Amino acid sequence: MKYDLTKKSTKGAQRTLRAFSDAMYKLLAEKSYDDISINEICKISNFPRATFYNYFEDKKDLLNYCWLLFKEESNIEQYHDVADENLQEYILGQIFEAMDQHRELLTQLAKHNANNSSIVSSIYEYFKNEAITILKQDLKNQTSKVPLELVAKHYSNTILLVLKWIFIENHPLSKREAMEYVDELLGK
Amino acid sequence: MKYDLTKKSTKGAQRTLRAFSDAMYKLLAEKSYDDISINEICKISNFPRATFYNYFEDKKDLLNYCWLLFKEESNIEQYHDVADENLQEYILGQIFEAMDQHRELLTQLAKHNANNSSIVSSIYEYFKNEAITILKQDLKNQTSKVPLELVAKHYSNTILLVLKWIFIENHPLSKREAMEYVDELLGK
DNA sequence: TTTAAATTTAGACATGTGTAAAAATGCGTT
DNA sequence: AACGCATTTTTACACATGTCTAAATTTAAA
Repeated sequence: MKYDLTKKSTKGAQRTLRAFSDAMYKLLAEKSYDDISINEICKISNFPRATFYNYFEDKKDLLNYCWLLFKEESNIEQYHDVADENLQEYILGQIFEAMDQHRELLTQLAKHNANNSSIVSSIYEYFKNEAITILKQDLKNQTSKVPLELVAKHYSNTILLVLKWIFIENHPLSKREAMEYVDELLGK
Repeated sequence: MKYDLTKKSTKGAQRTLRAFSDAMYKLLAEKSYDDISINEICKISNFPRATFYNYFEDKKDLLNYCWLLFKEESNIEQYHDVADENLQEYILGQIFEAMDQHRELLTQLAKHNANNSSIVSSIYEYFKNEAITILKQDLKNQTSKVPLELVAKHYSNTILLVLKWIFIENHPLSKREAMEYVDELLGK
């Protein structure tokens, strides 16, 4: 991302960022990710291409920014208040709700993009990395033969596997059922 | 893949396929996947770009063909002779050996490409799908609350997670240790 | 309000991608 | 050797990507 999100941004910059991400969301609901061109994003958002490249490295960079917005709507970053033994459930719950709120978009996304296209793995990877970061903190005290980082990755993989099953591969399940699936897969 | 691999191919076609995949291997050892252009592949292999497009859809398609060659060197497809209870170990063992034989390439690949770039997930996905296909057959008799397809995916995820840890993230382990990691992660 | 600094914009350029159709080449068969 | 066929190569085209520059515009501070 070329634009520095940490510094406080001007109204103009916020408007621009919003226009680009809105355009991306709009196009994602219409066609496959590969068929979306930067020219098209610029046409819809009414900004010249040079402006796009002032903010983003490339198309993928904008996509990632879209997932960031997506995540910021959830409470996943408030995990510090949660008791350790519930952390996995908390993470699953938060991502579940974020995805549930964008169910429409995800359905379209799955429809237009083959299952393992870069876009599907893009959202999968984005949230998986969020989960790994949080879980790695949590596992610090535990002891096991397998390195903790690997365990954190494994838990996150499993959580995202079930969520992908539900929202991308379209097998509707309740949050409770999702948790039961995860627990069974993790042998708990 | 535009070229039909099932039909018996002419010497010329074999030569061409070989030239393209050799060029890809050569370039993968030198630079990041994103920096490899089809023009470059064609220059090295001494074929015009249109010929490339006679055989492959795009750069990713050639990459996938490279993993196919890679897999065909292993015995993974002889899994029918293996007792069911050993199938997981067998799959892990075969992919372990295939990767071990190409350790050099994988090391370079990890060096030039950021960890979750499309190329790393490309090889990950390729072998994961192989594993899923085999394991889905195997699990047919088992009974569980979680759908079998999901279980097969989970097992494959776990196997590939550990192999990626070893060969891509470069934590040298023996085949035996890899198996112990997988067993522990799967709660066995 | 004025002004200097920072950002945005327009357009050009080099490079890359993918398709289509015509021309050339190789290869087995007669 | 000549024919017919499939494959390979050439050529041309339309469009996308990413970088760069100078001019226009916006912003923040005096």
